[in-house]
Amino acid sequence: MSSSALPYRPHNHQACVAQALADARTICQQHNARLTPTRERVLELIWQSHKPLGAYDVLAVLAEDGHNAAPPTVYRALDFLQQYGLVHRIASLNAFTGCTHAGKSHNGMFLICRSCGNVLELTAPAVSSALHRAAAEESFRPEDVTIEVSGYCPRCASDDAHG
Amino acid sequence: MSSSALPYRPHNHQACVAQALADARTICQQHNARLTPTRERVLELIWQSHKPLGAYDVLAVLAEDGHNAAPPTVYRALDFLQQYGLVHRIASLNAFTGCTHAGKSHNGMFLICRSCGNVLELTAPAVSSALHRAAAEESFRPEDVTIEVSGYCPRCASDDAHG
DNA sequence: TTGCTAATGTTATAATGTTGCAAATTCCGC
DNA sequence: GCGGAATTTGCAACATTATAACATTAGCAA
Repeated sequence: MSSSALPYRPHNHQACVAQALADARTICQQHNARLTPTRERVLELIWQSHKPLGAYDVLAVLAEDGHNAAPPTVYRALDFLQQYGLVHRIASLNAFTGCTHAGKSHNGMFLICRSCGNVLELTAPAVSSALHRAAAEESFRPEDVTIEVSGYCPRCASDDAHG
Repeated sequence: MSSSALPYRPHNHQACVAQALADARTICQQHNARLTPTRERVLELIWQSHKPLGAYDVLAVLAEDGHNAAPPTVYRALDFLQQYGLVHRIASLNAFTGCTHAGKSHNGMFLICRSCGNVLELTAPAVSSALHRAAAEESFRPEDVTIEVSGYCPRCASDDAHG
């Protein structure tokens, strides 16, 4: 399930989206959850690119669709999609991005390019285990982990020679 | 510089705050930065406890002080304090907490208790290095790292037997 | 003093997220 | 198909968090 193409590498993004939607249908079926038209449309919008989208950005596109939606519509759809691991919220951006590991249990970590805005989600077992060891040393019981790294992706780093 | 007492352990919090303020004065002097009364007061408020405070919480206390402040006053003070590493913003809470490693270069990681709200900042070199290795594998250049772990601190975990 | 810069005050507004309740839709056993 | 329960959506209002723009004041040095 799901593509692993890097967002900043050329890839067939149509296929990327199609795969994400197909995965979503499968996952929802497995959980007896209803991927209603609104929810599916929101997921599709989130997947339009690998740049995280704010809730109000989604809302604006729904409005263009002719869908006269209010904020709760979008937030509810996003809550649903998060619940089934289909999208992630990026706390440092107040925005949402499609999960590229949907269906697999994973401890995501996000590389966010300051220049192009693309986000790469990756699973880093070494980071995760080091983190859990550190928490254990403090007798802390982790329930939810947020790891967001802001910086420059390879393409932007070479283009602009930041830093 | 600065105390390392765990927030959920009993400790002399008066001393904790006093130390933080003293450290702040030193650091600002070293950088020729002005720790004005407003900035110092905001720092003191942030340090009232180890529970992160929202900007509007700070604002409310300033109002009680008789200081008729508006949001920009608080946000500007917080920006200043962040700039000199005296406070951290917790993205997942939209709130601010005193830095317990002020002055030292550090890659903070935050353990946030869902039950009592206390936050423990710790420096975890193993996490940091694993994270940088993972980023390097993607040829990503990190500039800023956010690690926030939500869960239960030892005291609350034993009190309430969550999970 | 004069003039410069940093800091603060003030007003308004933008951006993000939530509550509560009513209406519609869907599911499911009969 | 039918009826009742549960889920989903519509909708209006509101709450919270953050910033923009511009005027004013304080600190400081020539």
